[in-house]
Amino acid sequence: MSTTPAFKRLPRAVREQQMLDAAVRVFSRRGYHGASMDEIAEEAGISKPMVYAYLGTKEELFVACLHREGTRMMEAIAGAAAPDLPADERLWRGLRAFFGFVGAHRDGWAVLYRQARGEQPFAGELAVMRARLVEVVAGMLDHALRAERREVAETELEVVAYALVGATESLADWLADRPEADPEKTATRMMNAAWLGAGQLLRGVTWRPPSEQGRAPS
Amino acid sequence: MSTTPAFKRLPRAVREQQMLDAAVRVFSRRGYHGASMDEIAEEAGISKPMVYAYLGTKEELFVACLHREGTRMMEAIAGAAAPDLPADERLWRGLRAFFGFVGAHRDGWAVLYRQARGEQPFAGELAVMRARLVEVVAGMLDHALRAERREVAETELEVVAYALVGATESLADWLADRPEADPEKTATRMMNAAWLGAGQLLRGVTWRPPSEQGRAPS
DNA sequence: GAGCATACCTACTCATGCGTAAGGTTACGC
DNA sequence: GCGTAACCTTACGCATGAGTAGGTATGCTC
Repeated sequence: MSTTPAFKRLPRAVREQQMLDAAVRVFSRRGYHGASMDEIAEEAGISKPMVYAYLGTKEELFVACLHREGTRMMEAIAGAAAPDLPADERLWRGLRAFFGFVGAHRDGWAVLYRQARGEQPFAGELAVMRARLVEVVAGMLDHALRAERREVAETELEVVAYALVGATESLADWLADRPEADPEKTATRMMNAAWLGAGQLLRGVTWRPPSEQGRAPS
Repeated sequence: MSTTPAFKRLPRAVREQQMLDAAVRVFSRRGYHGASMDEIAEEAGISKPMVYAYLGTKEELFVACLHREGTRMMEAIAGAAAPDLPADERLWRGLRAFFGFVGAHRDGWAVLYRQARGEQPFAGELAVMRARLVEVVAGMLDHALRAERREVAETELEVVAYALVGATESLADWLADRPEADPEKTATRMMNAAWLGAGQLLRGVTWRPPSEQGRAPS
């Protein structure tokens, strides 16, 4: 009897990963508040105090999930989009990596973005990651601009980058909700919608509101 | 003393609106879970059982907020973008109305979108509104296509519309977080980023991934 | 000015779920 | 073989906040 332990004893590092895996799954299907620490512990095949001992409080646990998934995602993107490529190539590779990642980690994505957005304690945490993404995209645009000897105010760049990131996230949601959808195809569509628009902007083509075409607004 | 009631007695319809106003404010700054019914009642200058008597449970209350704010927003947009205008004009007016609304109801927006997104019970509710928006945008694009005698698969349209809506929401967040930002200017920027991209698509210009330009991928 | 409906309140019950105290069990060094 | 440290458990305390029971004041109608 003494040789058949009911539960395996595992080193800390392994258990931590199991817990994080379980937490991501549970947070993903229940939401942050809907998830209970008991359920996460059960999903991980472990008891609750262990979770507290290793990963801390519920909030800290969620942040840990956020960090792990976020880091993985950023690495996937950064690894694909080498900085010495031309801007459109970089954007394309970045998008492909991004949608590939979301397609492969649909529940991770749900945790990462949909949940964290609304909840105050994590909005800041997420904003940092998001800001890094925006910065990367804005950097690409800026690089392309310099190549064409053009100047654009920094705010303008930021706004375009923001719109691009938002459109991409939106399509990521679209993808995450459709198990049959193809990440590669989605990336192509996004590239079409985004780059052609941004490309026009880069060439100085600008659309103006009708009211400016003659008189001042009342 | 009997002629100085500590609290005014008001007709139901008025109190309901006060409660909804209060609820929107509190949900907006605390989030759905962070908000307590006690705080909402206090903010409305009323006691908790009244809220239950008039608007029902917390979940029902939130849905009521969602509906009111959502309806107002859709009306603002629909009222501005008359269906007999050309597509770019409609899009522009719709965007201007939208950003104007968000700028004027920053907390309503926070309730409406940022919160509802993550929480399971409301995601469906929100998806309906969002779907209506996407439908409207897709309708615009389709209309413009027919005018140019072009055909595009329905899925393609939906995806482009989805990206457009996503980019717009993203800029709305950007706007909501920056009290000094000008809604009108934001709308112009969005129009630039969105329409020039979509406009190219409409003319049949298409970007293709590099690997398709010669050989099949391995 | 009696009666009745509606607006409104104070003060409670009760479930949920986070976080912990105190105690078993296994491996490993010596 | 025996201590010690790490792993892991069961069983609980406790705060929070949703929702309610039951009672009071006010205005309206005849």
